[in-house]
Amino acid sequence: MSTVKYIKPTESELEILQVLWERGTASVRDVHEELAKTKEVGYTTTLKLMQIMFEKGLVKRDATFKTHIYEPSVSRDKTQKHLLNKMIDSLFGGSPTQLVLQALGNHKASSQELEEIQQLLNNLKKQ
Amino acid sequence: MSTVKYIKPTESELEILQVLWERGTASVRDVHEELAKTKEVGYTTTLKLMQIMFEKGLVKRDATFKTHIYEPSVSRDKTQKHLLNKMIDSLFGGSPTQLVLQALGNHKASSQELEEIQQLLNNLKKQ
DNA sequence: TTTTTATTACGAAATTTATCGTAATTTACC
DNA sequence: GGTAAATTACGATAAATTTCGTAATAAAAA
Repeated sequence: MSTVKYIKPTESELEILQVLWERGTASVRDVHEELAKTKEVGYTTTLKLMQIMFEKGLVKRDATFKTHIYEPSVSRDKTQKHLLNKMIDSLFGGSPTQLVLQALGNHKASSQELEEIQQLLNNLKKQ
Repeated sequence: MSTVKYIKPTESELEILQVLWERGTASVRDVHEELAKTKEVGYTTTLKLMQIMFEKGLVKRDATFKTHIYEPSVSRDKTQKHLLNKMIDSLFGGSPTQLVLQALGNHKASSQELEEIQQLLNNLKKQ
């Protein structure tokens, strides 16, 4: 029974993880400059957050050189699953269908995207 | 330009809102007993949270009688939309389709639920 | 080698959230 | 009216999160 405890990233941590998922690896400065594009924040704030994430085990880092290189140690996919399930429970009365309907209803999806969803739906129906 | 600020409920607040959305109106005791079914928590904790939610404008209350009667002042639907959009941004690279695929992939939906989704999909395709 | 620059380490403060104990208040019952 | 029971009000505390200033360190430049 490998009960690995799931660590829920905070919102700021998610912002950082997004950058890391996108780039694979990045220095604190890389991440910080990315974040600074959309929000006002100091460099040491980003640094501190990434250090804390390292302590929590949300990221790994290579400290061989002075400029440490970080990478995510949690997968985007698993994080999506966890937070999605949580949201389904806390906001959609446990019904993934309700969430899907809401998500589809809100947004204009391209016909190609609709086709993707149709494909998946067909597969699910077969079973 | 009516820029009404959206107040993001915390997780505990969402639990309370769920009860209120379900019942329409409820006293603190009603809510508390519902919460106590699934978690260990003191009455005054629930009370305090609901008072804070009142100050924030997340709930309304009728204080005519000693036992105040609360009701949600934010709709379930709008709250779902907001948090869903937030999640799509922060975790699915802005793609609602990705979220839908992930949500559908994780869960077993009944054939009836699948049909509901199919219906919506058909409507979307027409446009 | 000395100086400048960039980076990490550390600590502390401010904010938000969650929790509950105690006091004050109101209602209901005797 | 007086007492008991339930409820709200209030304040305080603890934990988690976010923020950043300053110091220490390493690398690069002069």
